[in-house]
Amino acid sequence: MPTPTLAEVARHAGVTPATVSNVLRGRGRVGAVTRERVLDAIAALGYRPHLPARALAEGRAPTIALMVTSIANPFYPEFALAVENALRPAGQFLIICNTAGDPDTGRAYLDQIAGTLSEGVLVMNANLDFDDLRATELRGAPVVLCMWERPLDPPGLPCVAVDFRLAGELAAQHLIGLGHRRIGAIVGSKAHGIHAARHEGFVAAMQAAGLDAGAAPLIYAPDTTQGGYAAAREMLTRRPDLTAIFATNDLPALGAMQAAADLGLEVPRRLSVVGITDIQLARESRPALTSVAVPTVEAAELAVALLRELIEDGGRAAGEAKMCVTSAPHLVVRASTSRAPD
Amino acid sequence: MPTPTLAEVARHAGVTPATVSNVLRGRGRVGAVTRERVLDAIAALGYRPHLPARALAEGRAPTIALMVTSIANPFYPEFALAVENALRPAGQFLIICNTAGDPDTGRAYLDQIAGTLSEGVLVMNANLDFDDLRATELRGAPVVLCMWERPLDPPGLPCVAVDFRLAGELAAQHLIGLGHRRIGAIVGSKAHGIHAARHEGFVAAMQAAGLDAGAAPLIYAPDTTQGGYAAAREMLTRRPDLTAIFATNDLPALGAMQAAADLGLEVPRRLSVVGITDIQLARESRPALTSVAVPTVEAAELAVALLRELIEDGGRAAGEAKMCVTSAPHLVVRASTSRAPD
DNA sequence: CTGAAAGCGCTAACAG
DNA sequence: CTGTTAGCGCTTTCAG
Repeated sequence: MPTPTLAEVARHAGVTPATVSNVLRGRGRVGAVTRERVLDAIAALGYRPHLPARALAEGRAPTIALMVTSIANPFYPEFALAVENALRPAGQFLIICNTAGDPDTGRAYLDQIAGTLSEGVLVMNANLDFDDLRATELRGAPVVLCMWERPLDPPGLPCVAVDFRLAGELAAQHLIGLGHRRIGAIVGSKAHGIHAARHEGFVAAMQAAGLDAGAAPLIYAPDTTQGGYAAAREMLTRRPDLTAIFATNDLPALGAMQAAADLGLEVPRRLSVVGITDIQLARESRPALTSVAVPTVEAAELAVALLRELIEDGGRAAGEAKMCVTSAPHLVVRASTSRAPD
Repeated sequence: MPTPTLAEVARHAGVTPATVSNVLRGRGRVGAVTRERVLDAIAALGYRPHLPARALAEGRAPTIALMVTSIANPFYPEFALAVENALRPAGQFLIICNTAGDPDTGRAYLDQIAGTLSEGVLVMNANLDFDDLRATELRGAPVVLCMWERPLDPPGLPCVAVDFRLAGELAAQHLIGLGHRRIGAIVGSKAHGIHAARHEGFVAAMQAAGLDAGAAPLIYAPDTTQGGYAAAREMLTRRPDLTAIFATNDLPALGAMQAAADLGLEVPRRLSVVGITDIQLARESRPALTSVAVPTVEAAELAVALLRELIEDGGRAAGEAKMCVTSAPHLVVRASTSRAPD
């Protein structure tokens, strides 16, 4: 018999639905013996609350939506796992929305579930229209950007910021400290794109070291292994004198290592490579990738906490666009970097 | 103003809620001009249906649950993406449930959402208790196992089967065809575990070629890169005469390649390595991994289709445990395998 | 401490 | 063709 209703449990226990509800949620005092009888009935019938009904009655929603370009991008699953772990204690569930980088798909998701099925929306770099996000907020479904890249430059939406400029700086300083002078940069997405802050940090560190960052080769490439591969291949062919490559993300950095291998340039003896994020793959590649680690789990937890806060707040703080900043990124040295050859 | 209700739209259009509902879902004939007015009101107010309310009234649920051990395992995201793509046209959403391989966590999920929030459950290898799954079915929430390993040996639950035995055979035949005779096997999970069929196929091919599969070194290892690394390291140290390694999954195969690199054994010149599944990483590793590709997207689509069928059927076919079989796995030769050294 | 009653937003007969 | 009516399963005042 497919799942009994609250009313059936009540009948079985000889009480009214209201009492069962009270027992279930610990509200309104209930006598000890009545409670026992109710609990027995619940156990005997195998009662389980009907989440949509509860959602309707409470005016809340039992899920949170996570918007990503594609869950198949190796960084997102780690983040999604952390989000789900943070959600579970509160009895909420995670809906994955793959936008494929298409703003229309993103908007369709927001229209369908934000505020109805999902109580709030977590946004990873999913190429969404900020106006759509603001509209979503106004309709009463809080939105949090999960990895804003520039703590000093708030986006006008609630967000968790990671100091990616610092990440770029750390990566560059590491290479410079190893004696590298001729360093190429592979920057994910186009100029002024999502990785601009990382590149700024790189440039700043170069300049601080008295190096001419303007003269350093720079290629904007898709934020994928293949993108990094192609970029590095081109760059290293044109500039065989480079001793190091800085990539704004781990996937392109891994691609760059492959390109080096295919060109017969040994990493790290002949060429050092450094990335940003420190995804699982960075640990597992050979040579293992040196990378600036970003606090993924912390960001996920902050994002969920912030979202929850906005939800509790019930929209009073709408428009305030509170920002949390994670702890700082830090360098993880592995085997893909070493002292510059003479 | 946070999302209007159907009733407000109706008032705005000067009709009753029922009419708006009819317009929305194309049921019950509605006059052209009334329809116009209703559509105008919907657009003007920015109406969006409230999914939980609809679910409650229809007695259906707007989501499907996907149970996995951890979405951070590199194979699952590819599958999850395919599932979500298959779900979207029907207006359903995907809830990710990470069980961490813990049957209790899995049961908790099933208890909470199967049949309430989720209309059905898709199960990847998540270490769930089959009794829990059958109980879930009986409560009216169809369950489909997404990657059953043995088409000839039905699990007693609806499933999509992939001929993994054949996959193991193809992998072995490939190595044998290249002249390899001393081949080590790394099998994910323990004896009689989830990868048993793959190993059987391997053994069968060995025997068919007149090789003594019993003498071939065999290590059961965790189904991870690290597991494959450790296993291969041990195996190659003990048996430096091996010329090839067969792994029942790509992650351990990649780990084996790393172990070979660390031991100074060049792949594929000195050691060939083959895996199963053909995940994205297989393409991206260096050398790129030869692997027996499994039809992931097809499996996802079949699983969704089967689940939908069971849902439409409304439980009449409960207990029938229908099985779909995907098209056959096929070998993808890349750079990690070559002729056996003399 | 427990029950009665109203309503969350939507759908689905059934009348008119 | 459109309106009326009655729920879906649960929560939540408000009385008793």
